Amino acid sequence: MTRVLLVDDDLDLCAMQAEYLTIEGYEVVQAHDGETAVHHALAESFDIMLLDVMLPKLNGAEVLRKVRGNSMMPILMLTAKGDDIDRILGLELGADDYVAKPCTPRELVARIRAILRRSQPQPQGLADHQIGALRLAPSRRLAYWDEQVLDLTSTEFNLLEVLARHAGRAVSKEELSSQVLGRSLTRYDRSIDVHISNLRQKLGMLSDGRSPIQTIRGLGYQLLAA
Amino acid sequence: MTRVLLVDDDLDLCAMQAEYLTIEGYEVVQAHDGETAVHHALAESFDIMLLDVMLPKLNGAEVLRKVRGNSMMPILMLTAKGDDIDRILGLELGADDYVAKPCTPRELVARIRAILRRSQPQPQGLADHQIGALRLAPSRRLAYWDEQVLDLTSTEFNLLEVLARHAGRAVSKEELSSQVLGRSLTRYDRSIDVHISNLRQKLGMLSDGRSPIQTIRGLGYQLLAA
DNA sequence: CTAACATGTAAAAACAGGTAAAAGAAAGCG
DNA sequence: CGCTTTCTTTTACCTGTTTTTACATGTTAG
Repeated sequence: MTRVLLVDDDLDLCAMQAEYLTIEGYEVVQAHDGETAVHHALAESFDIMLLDVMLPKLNGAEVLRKVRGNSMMPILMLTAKGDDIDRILGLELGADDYVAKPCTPRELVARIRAILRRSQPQPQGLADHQIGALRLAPSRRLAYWDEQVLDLTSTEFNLLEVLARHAGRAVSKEELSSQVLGRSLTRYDRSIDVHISNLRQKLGMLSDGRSPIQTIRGLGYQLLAA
Repeated sequence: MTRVLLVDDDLDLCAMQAEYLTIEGYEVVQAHDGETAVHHALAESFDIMLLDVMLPKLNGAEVLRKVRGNSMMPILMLTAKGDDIDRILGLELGADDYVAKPCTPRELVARIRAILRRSQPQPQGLADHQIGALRLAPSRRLAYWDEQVLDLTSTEFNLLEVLARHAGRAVSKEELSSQVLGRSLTRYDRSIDVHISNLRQKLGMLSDGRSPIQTIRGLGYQLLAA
């Protein structure tokens, strides 16, 4: 589970974002002032820190400097506006990225992912797949369409994952059945077809109006590559 | 020669699969318990490891962890059934794929090939073709004529794709049938002819009034090169 | 020239796939 | 436990695709 240290003195906003991040599958610890933040950052292990620039006791830049001195943890700065000065200062001191507040939780999550992807190359089976508007995070078993979390059943997720691993090429129903359902395909088994049908309804359409899952008649299905 | 480390405590099954893999041209080394597996994996160099989850001495997950710590070798897990828990655990620890047992040797080979293909450069099957006014994008399963998307059935697309791969040369009906329909041509089988007929109607004509698909009498068909 | 064969294509028949809905299985809950 | 809810599989019907059939036309060998 990815651990996030969220540092912001705006309690309401902080709680809201923490909640969103939790839903997204992150484990969130909050700190509302600079000293607490530094203390947490050095005492425990986090995968990333989200750091507001304006803070009581120690400001963002100071927190950044202290933490950077002892840890390689990625740090994402939150600045009040598109403030260039803060930004340059932050990057100068070793922040990994910065986001202008206010930002949507979705945007925040996207940025977090980008940083984590950069900083820790993942083993293949776990790596996120991005196929057009579709993103799969097998490690958290979450699927997104246009950054919106999809509400998929377990089987649907597995099915999509197998298709994603072979994106751009056809996968036979035989293989889908054995991979996804753990049994080989029998004569009148329509299960895969039905799951595909349900998946298609949950996924959106491509800009050209086709479904991202194409039928390869007599063979199986194919997820269209980006 | 591709070297495979096959790890399974079922001696009979293991021997059988080893034999099949050998016939397929792989060099197989067997291990029947976790410790031996780890020892082999770290001492020698293999292209891929097939790893059963249930093992004496060290279980699959432990082997996986130890090996992953020191090697980037692809690992294919064999799980008892389509068990999500094993699966997630496996992928979490860095397995590249998993197969539900029991599986046919053929399936196993297919999976091995898929993994090895993934870790190697892109196959050419995904590349776009451009032949005169005709453009094919296999990864998106779209065909264009003069930048207009063609409305082709799945079989028509496949047929066109095979012709495109051999553009400028004749392709026998025999080969078309086996590539496109997945069966060998029988005495009175006119399927390919009919599909060609339909394709010709959907494609336009060349500037000289000929169809881009030419008949090579007594042999098959040919897509005219640009 | 004619018989045997190969191809083009319209139309009929057979089949695979889409999907709503019923039935069955598994998981959550008092 | 039994009840409810959710997920998966089966069933059934419908649609569109593929294959077969049938016949017209063209080609080749003798």
